[in-house]
Amino acid sequence: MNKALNIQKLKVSCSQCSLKELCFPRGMDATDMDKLDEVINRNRPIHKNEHLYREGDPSRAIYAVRSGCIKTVVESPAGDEQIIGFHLPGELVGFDGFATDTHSCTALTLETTSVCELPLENLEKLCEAIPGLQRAMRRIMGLEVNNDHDLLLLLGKMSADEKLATFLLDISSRMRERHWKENEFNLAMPRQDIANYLGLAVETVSRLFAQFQDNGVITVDKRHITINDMDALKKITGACEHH
Amino acid sequence: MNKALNIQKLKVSCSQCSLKELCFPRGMDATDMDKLDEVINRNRPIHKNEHLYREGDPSRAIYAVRSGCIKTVVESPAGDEQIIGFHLPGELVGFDGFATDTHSCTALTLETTSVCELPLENLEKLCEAIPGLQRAMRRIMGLEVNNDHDLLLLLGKMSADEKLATFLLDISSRMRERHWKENEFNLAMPRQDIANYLGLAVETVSRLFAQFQDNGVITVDKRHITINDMDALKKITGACEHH
DNA sequence: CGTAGTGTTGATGTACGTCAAGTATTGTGG
DNA sequence: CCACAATACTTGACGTACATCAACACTACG
Repeated sequence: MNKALNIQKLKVSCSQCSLKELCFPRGMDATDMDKLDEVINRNRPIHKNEHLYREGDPSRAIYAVRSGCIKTVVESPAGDEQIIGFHLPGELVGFDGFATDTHSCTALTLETTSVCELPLENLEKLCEAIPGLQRAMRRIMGLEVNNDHDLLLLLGKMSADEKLATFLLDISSRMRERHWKENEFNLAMPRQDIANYLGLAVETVSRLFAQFQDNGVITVDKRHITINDMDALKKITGACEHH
Repeated sequence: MNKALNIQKLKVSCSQCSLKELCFPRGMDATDMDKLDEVINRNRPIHKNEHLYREGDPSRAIYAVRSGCIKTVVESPAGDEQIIGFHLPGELVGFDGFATDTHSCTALTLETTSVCELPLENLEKLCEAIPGLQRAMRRIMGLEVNNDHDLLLLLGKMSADEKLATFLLDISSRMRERHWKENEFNLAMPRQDIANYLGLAVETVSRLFAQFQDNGVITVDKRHITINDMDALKKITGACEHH
């Protein structure tokens, strides 16, 4: 038990966390990092399909994914759900609670996941103490907004194959940011979730995976994806020329 | 010239602006409002179809709409555009520049429009001076995020008629917030822009307006909309019962 | 070794886009 | 004030990208 705690402690300091430059990209020196470190809670890992928070819950913290994967979901009055994001290690979730102090979407794990929790009250004080953090927070929220904009474009204007190609390229570039392989990775989410996220039917996603594989663009083995021809993928998204 | 300046000055103080509780909902007292007032620039009205800023422009300010209407647009690598928001008086635009200090979308007017400009450098200083403003900013960005989430749900999961009904109800409720008529208003945007925003073809939007009118739910006279049966509209969105 | 979760593949249907034509409405220059 | 475009909107006929329905295969797990 004591030993387990030590291991936990060993794993968690922000200043030595391999993800630190992802969580807070800029403007933080070592002493700032230590201050941040003090206010962060690390809880035990969360099991697959458990909720981090639900729509309507009071907003008490933001969360940094350390390992695993989290999806965020909004629900319509009619009762159907739209996945609005998949969150990989080093990414933050919980900004949806800033407007009303109540979460406007639901966050749950796709696999066993561990997160760092930053209680909002501490964060607020800390922001006053560290001007750089203030700006970092704004920047991160801005990224959130930009992400949503990209997804709006995808849902509103793209065809099915453009959607899937864009999705794969997005995952790939986030893998690269994390210094993992950009052309070979495992998808944490089932086809159903990909389909929901892209505004498609599962069958369509399945067929497109098959089609991309037939064309030699990617190799698919269950959830293990290998990108064989990055340029071909980009061409599918229409990124080549204007008109 | 001097006289014009006086008129301008008369019109513009935040503390007597009828929109103040819309721009900054809470946590600001009279003296705070005066401080805010000092850093705001008011420019002359912008003509129809002029750009407030373009994708890629350096982000220097956020803007509050005083009169008129502004649309924000993102562009895909393939070259097509998605309208991501219409902004009515009392609403703010420009948060898309927070992530990279560069605007990630384009803002342009749908009609002659006047805006208040809040330069970011002043705003930043002001935020340190007024803790309430800090929180207000966060809140407003959070609302922005929530808005985007609603649109994601709309684009990803709704049928054409659900989309248009949702759109009309959204406009209606924003009219009410502004203490204008909630069941009778003019749309500032052409059908083409509504269609783009909702991820539909113009013809579909036109047909749906006709259909809603035939069913007696609304009355359409060009861009003048009268909502005759609010409940019927809500029913179309599926807001009645779960399952 | 069943039962449930996940993924694939084929046959069929349909909501909506596309194409085309026509009618207001608005703006522009003589 | 009148041509005249140009823009905005509507309506109908037709096509298609994708959803839906259905059946089946594979893995996991009690």
